[in-house]
Formats: sequence, C-alpha cells, structure tokens
Amino acid sequence: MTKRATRRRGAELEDALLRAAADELAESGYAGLTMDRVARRAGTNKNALYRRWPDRLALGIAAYRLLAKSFQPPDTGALREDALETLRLANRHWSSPLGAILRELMAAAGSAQELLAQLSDRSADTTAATWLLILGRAVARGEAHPEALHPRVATVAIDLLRNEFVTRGAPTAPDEVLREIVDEVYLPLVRARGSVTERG
Amino acid sequence: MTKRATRRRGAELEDALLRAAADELAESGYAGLTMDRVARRAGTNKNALYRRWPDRLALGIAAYRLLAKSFQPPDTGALREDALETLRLANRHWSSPLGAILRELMAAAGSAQELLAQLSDRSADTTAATWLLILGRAVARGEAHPEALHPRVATVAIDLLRNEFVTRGAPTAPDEVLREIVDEVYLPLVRARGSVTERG
DNA sequence: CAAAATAGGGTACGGCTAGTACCTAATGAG
DNA sequence: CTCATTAGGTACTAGCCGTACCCTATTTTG
Repeated sequence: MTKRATRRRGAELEDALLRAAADELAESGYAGLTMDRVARRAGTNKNALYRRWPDRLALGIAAYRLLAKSFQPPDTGALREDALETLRLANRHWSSPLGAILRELMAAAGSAQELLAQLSDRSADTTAATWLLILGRAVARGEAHPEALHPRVATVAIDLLRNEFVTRGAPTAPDEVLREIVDEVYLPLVRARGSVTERG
Repeated sequence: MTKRATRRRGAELEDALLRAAADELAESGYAGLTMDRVARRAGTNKNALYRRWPDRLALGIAAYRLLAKSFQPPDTGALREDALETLRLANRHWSSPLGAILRELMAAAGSAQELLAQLSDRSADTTAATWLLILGRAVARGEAHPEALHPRVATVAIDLLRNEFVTRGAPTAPDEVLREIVDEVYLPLVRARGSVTERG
C-alpha cells in the first residue's frame, strides 16, 4: 500500500475498481469476489465501491461484462459450417472459466430480469441477430426455407446448446453434441419446414 | 421447544429434519435456508444435520426433491395437445416458487455434475423417457416421422422451454411462447425430417 | 486566491452465516 | 448391566456484506 503520488478520482478510479473486480472474478469466480478484496486490490476501500455499485452482484455483473469478448459471426459459405462454428465458439466460452462465472451470476441474479438481461446480451454469438444473419444468408443460397427466418426458429441451435450447458455441468460439450444439434435438429428444421396448419 | 417424551433417532429424526428443511425452503427459498433455522424448526440442532448431509447445498437439494411432485404424462390422442400440455405443466412448475428455488439450487450446484443430475432428474415432465413415450405414440398414429424417435429430437420442446426459463427470469412464459415452440419448431421438426446427409 | 463543496481514504462495527469442537444425555444391542 | 452409538446443548472461529463516521486531498467557484 505505498501512498499514491496523486489521488485517483472519477473515471480513473472507476476503471481501476472495475479492473480489480474483473481480475478477482477471473481468479476466484463470483463466489470469491469479495468487496474487501476488490477494494484492497484496487488500492482503496469499500466506500469507493459502494458509491458506484449498489451491491456485490451489480459489481460482479459489471466486471463480467468487462471480461466478455466481442465476436464476429463466421461466413464459411455453408449453413452447416456457420452454425457449427458459432456453436463451437459459444461452447468454448461457456466451458471456459468465464462460463462458470456466468453461471454463478445468472444464479445470483435469480429472477431479476433487468440484471439477467445484462448477462444474456453479452457475447453476440448467442443473439438472435447473429443467427438471423447466418440463416438469412443460407436462405439466399437456397439452403434453408424462408419460413425459417423467425427468431424462435433461427436460434434453436444455440438455445439447445445453452440448455446443455445449464443442465449438464460446465465441462465442454463434446463436438458430437454440437453435430447432433445441427444435423439432427437444426438443419432438418430449417430445411423442410412443413406448414403447421397442414394437419390439425 | 418443550422437551420431547422420547428422543427421536434414525429414520424418524431424518424425516423430521428433511421435512423441516423442505418447509423452510418453501417459505424462504434456498438463500433463506439456514442450518440453524432448519435445526431449530426440527426441534434439534445443527449436529443432527451435519451428521447426515455434508453441507447446506446437499440438504437443500434433498429438501427440494421432497417438494417436487410426481407426474403422469398426458395422452390426449394428439401430439400437439400432448406436447402443449406437458409444456404447460413444466411451465407452471418453473414459474411457481419451486421454480425459483430450482434456479437457486442449480446455481449453487455450479459445475458439480453429480448434484446437477439430482436436480434435472426431478419432475418426469422434463425427462427424455416422457417425451419418447409421447412421441412414440404420435409415430404410431402417423403424426410424426419415425426418425424423430431420438432423445435429442424428442426433447427439443422442453429443452427450448427450459432455455426460456433460464434466460428470461422466472415469470410464467405466455401460452403463446409454448404454442410457438410447438407449432414453429417441434411439430415441423418431428413431421418432416429431411435426411441429414441429403446435402453435405 | 481563498473558501466551500465534493469525492477519496481509513477504520471499525453490527448482524448474520457456515461449519467445527466438545461435552452431556438418552437409547438400544448384546 | 455395559458399552457403543447417536441425539442434544452450547459455544466458538472465521468470513462476509453493508453501513457509519470521520478525516483528507482535490476541484470548483465566488
């Protein structure tokens, strides 16, 4: 704790706090993210934290967002490869330490939709926009039925993988699971979409 | 805490403890489930708990299982109705206070597959067996393609709903979401399953 | 440039919880 | 009757969140 030459304020201090929180989060997970340690790591004390975030969870989420990386959707020219590649990316993310942290935060957020939203939005690889883009290109190539261009349908693959992630533990889903999702569910679904009203 | 005439032991005491834990869980959720309160409610102390369950989480899961109800798959004679009915049931469960508790427990279980398994197995409405049964009958009636009789495919509907439950907060998914899952995804998928290898 | 307002820093504390230790008392088996 | 087992009582450690209080550096402003 060497005295600092000049006292940090405002954005500078806030960055340092967030950085410290993110580091602690990466090292110890949300369970190990304690306000005291974050403050100490940033070279200050809890007051600075509580002036900016209402509680530990809010700080945790903010720090997680700092850790989450940005993402470019693939464009391999084939729907199957685009989908697999995007799933693999998400799978890697969820299977990494970050995935475990995400679990903890989602858990802690409980039913607070507002906070949950801040978590789901991360990692564009899971958003509807990404999948609509991928699928849109596939439709243009004639690989998928235009009817499938609907968020509920377009995101089925990632939704199923997320479900795997949630119900199984965090460890990486084998590539076979990804292929199953794509080959057994996603591709059949977007290719041959029979009209719903065809029968009853 | 009036002295009991006779001191409870073994199974009798264990039941009382579990009952007390389940009641506390129902009243206060997992966050409010404290060992001291459970012990006091059962008219004993923490020793009795720690002799039986290694920690709070294990007790919480055991108590949750006590609360989870059993379930009979519907048989309405139409796949669409069977699926919708089963989804509605799960939706009610997940939207009830029990659903919130399940969230907390899944969160606390983190990546411990062993514990997670104890949670997913509950409520037969979410298991593969149930969906294979429903779908099997549909195949027999000619409502679904035999190829669809595969766990990954059969459980798609409930998997998607679980995903809703996890990413949104707990509040009940509107019936429209359920219908969307069934009409836009599930039925098209199980009816017209194009061969996967048809293309690449 | 002085004074007032603002924000950072240090420290301590209340209240709560998990889990452990240790001892006494009831119970049941042989 | 004896003894091993198990229940009950109580106290304790250690950790954490969130808050309060007061002092000090920096900035603002008059």
